[in-house]
Amino acid sequence: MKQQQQDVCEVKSVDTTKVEVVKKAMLSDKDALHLTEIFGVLSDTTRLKIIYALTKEELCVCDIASILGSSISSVSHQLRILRNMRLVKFRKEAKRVYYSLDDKHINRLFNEGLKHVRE
Amino acid sequence: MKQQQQDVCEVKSVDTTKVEVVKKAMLSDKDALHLTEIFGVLSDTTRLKIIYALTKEELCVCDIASILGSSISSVSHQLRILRNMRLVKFRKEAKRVYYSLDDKHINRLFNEGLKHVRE
DNA sequence: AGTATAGTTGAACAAGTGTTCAACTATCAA
DNA sequence: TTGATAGTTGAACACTTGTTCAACTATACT
Repeated sequence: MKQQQQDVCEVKSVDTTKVEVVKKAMLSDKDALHLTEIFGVLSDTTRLKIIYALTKEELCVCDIASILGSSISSVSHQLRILRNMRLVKFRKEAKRVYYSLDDKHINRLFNEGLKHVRE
Repeated sequence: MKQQQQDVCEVKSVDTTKVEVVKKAMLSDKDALHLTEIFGVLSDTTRLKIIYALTKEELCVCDIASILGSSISSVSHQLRILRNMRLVKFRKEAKRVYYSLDDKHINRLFNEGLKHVRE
């Protein structure tokens, strides 16, 4: 006497055909997760500014830190995240490590974001 | 005897001219914050799926919850965030509240993200 | 009035995140 | 070898964030 006319999920839907159509078109969990990851990278000011800086120039860690006014350690931690996501690449030169962008799409994503901000 | 040749910031920069050029071109804190906000909205699977669903159809809260397999409360909380950021609009019809997208750019941002995911 | 449905909201909680600090590796110079 | 510079990394910490739960408003129906 608990389930009368609920369908599949606990939540009762109003327009079941509409729901089914959208449900079928819905993103896969894998794609959704992948998308949130890429947007998540851009949702922190330190990382955003690092990426922005690297669209202008190849830079070493301490130059990036100097530009952002952040600590070397903080920048390095964030660069590791960007490295793991294969958004940046690096090369070692003597004691220095130079980073540059390694992603075709990130620039366009960034610019679409800017368009949004600047209406 | 502590400061020898450091410039402005505590972190010593290597190529000062490069640093200055990039620094001048750097995003304002306001723009950077605005950007992280918009990307931040897209960095959660619940919100991402809500937005994606609303690109297909105008939907009421319980239909969205049904599509996502989330609770009404959770969806409502996230819709408030989207409302506050003026990304969605809503209309009341009897007991129901129908939501739809209210942003020109969000779709393009989303699609740029998808391109990235799908290489 | 009383009941049911649709949705909102605040508090509480667990989980995730960014920075700092200190310890560490690696390269170079004296 | 000793010391300095450039950068990485793990642990600890404070802070943020998403979900759940319960209480609440509002509309509709009987």
